[in-house]
Amino acid sequence: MEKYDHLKIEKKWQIKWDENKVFKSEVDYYKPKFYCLVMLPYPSGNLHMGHVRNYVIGDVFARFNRMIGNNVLHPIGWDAFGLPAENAAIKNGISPKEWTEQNIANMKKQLKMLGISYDWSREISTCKPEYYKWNQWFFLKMNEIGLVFRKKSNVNWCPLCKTVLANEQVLSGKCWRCDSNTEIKKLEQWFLRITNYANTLLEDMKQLKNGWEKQVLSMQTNWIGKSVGVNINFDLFIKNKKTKKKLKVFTTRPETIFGVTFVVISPEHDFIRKFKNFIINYNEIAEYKIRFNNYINKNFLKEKYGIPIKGIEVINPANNKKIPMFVSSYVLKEYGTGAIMAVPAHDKRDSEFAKVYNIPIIKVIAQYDNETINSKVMYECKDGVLINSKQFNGMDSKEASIKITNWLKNEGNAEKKVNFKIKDWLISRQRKWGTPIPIIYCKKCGIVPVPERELPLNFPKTYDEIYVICPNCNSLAKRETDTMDTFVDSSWYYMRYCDPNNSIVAFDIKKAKYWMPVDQYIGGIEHACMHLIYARFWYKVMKDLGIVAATGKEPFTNLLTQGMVTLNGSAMSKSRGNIISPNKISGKYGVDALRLFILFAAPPKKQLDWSKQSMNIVKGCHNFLNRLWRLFEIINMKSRFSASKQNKNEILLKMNFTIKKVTENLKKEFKFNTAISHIMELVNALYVYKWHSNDNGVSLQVYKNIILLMYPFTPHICEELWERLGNNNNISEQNLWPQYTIELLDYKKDIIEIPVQINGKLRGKVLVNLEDSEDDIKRKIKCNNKLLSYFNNKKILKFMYIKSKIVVIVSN
RNA sequence: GGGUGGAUGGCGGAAUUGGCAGACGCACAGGACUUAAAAUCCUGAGAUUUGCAAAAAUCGUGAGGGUUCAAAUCCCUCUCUACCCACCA
Repeated sequence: MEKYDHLKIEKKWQIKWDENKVFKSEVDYYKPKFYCLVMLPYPSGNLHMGHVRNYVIGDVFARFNRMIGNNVLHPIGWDAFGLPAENAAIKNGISPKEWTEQNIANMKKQLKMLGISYDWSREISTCKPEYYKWNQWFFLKMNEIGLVFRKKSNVNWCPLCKTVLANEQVLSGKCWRCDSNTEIKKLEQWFLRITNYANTLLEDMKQLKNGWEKQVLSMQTNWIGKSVGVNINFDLFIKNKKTKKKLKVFTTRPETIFGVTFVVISPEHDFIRKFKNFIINYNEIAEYKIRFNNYINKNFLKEKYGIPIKGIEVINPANNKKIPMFVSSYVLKEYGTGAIMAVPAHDKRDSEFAKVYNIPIIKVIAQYDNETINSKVMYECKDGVLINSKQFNGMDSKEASIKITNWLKNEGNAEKKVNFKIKDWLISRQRKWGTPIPIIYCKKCGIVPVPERELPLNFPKTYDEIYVICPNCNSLAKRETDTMDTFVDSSWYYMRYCDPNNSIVAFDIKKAKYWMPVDQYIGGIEHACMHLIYARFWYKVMKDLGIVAATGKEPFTNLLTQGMVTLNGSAMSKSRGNIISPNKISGKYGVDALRLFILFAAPPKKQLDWSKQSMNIVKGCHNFLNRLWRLFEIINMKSRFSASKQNKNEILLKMNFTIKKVTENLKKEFKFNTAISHIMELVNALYVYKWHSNDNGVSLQVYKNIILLMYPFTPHICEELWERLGNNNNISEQNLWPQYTIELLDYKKDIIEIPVQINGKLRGKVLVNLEDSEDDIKRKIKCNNKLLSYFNNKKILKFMYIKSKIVVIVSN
């Protein structure tokens, strides 16, 4: 037999799949559907190992599901708008469009070389007018239902990318794309009202409990940040007089009200402007505010430093005591009411502040375990029993929370309030290579949306094209020059895949109903609080617009977040120059070996570090495929020995067990690494069996199943061997997933070796017949001098035989 | 400060969910084949101690305690570590 020529085989099958459009999918109501989606790539130029991991995992799902008879949709496309194209355009003197198209062509070639089973007829590219037209259409629709608004506010600005960013796109104070420190700017920008959906986004996560990882769910829960509390009014005390004017604060711990010894407002709070005339040190506060607005480094924010407001005090509604007011940057304007009641005894931040200004600290909650008040427990806000709280003394803090809220409410000083941390989605970007925002600014009519019939609205090519005619009054007006966040593109692309060439609507409702929701989504965890929140939001909006007919509230039923591929522990990136090229590896050892490596080297969720050893593992994977290849010839050879019936049953048992395990690993556990090792074991066992057997029928049966089981992982070599076995159907086009026979799984050897545990320690083994009783086994053990020596002359307190598993003896 | 994970040989990682820890693979060592190398095939191996050997004993899943005949797995305390969020009241 010829040698395993991976280059030839891989090319042969890739051409065959491509020419015969094997993976093209159509709506078919007679077949169960399976929508397998991978996060669409940004066309940066070259595939890296992270892409390979993502897409190979996706391919395993797709191929496996075809084999078990599902109608699989496995599409791919390009997240083609974005800043790198603009930078490359300046650098290389070509247009962003050209640069992007070149990259797409190159990466498409690379994806085909990986043998991923995409339906290429559904390929989309978000920078094409046919696609981004619908971004604009969605914008107009959202505008109609009040989800679009323009607001001047403090926004995050990336000085390197020269654009604003959404809250989600600032990671620890740095730009998600270029890692530079972001700044705060006050600008008027376009927002989408994602906060309208905050509660729905949170509630609907209950439906994702089984299909999404806990980690992602908890990250989103945190990000949405629901907190239930109370708004409490504090009366203002101005010029030695109690007034009817009030300051509203938000708290989640109303039971600590008796411990409030001061209040703090944000430097940006409207209060300052409103009560300017009563604030004696207004100038000092205004100065502080300017410093706050101009701050560059965030350390200023971390300081527990503020300014006392002179001339105004507030009255604690619980005890009518007069307490001071402060301005400090540690109170955020955007959250709650922009003002807090400070309880220094039970809040670390408040206590730090109180120490600076010598404000009294009153403890109002005593912990249950009657500990003394020391510095450690001092500032914690644990549950306990109330003290120093008048009529509420002795009450449990949970109960007190309700009672105090009601008490304050009856006095007209409180109302229940729920707050969220999530902020509205800022979608304006000061970039050219993006979807133009379809808005016109007219001097007469104000802000006017571009009429739907004029979509797509293309980029202005010259400066003059910024000037347009107002659709309302026909006078000269200006276009919006900002573009949309590219996350808009990826918020609904999974719908477009269902009907990618539709020029009349964004997608056909019926087609989308057939395919949606996505059955398996695969991508990186870095999108947990970006794309995966935006996409869920968009889906809910589409439902509200009445264009989603699929059942269920969520777009992605199951989510697998694959771990990063790193080099020496850090992420591979162009700038670090530490990129391992998949092409080089596949050229030397084959695409199938590369695929096998990436699936076998680590479980999919775990980080996969490329080390010096990794190339050896690729080589090992190649060797294994070689071993599989040679087995083709060996199973037809004659052995000098003949196998016993038992040997035959054992190999069949092993085969059935392997089928069962691999099916489970693929279907619900996502354990590709152990699936592969089970198949390796079966291959090893088949080699051994062949040494002792002439029963080619059994060998062939096992071998065929091995090839079918391997197919989702290494499709090229499996198709080739399948063909060489004389089959005239391709695995790719059939429902050939092997079934196991339950009767064979029940097969047990007549005589098995059972471990014997004496007084908690493993002391030896005993040969046991399947039908042996406890007494039989006891007799056998007593005949074994070694085992007997451990409990001879002692009283047996317990003798236990757990069938086919273990014998337990306890003696005194 | 909050959240979610993780810690098993030289390495990547297994463990039927409480029942022989270290499957499978890499690296390593020995052997067969070969003029030689590669490839291939076979064999070995957690650590320590005893023994010429066959073998045996002890220890062993981050640390310490507990439950149990039996714990990598369950409970308590702690340490380290990764990721995400973070002055969110």
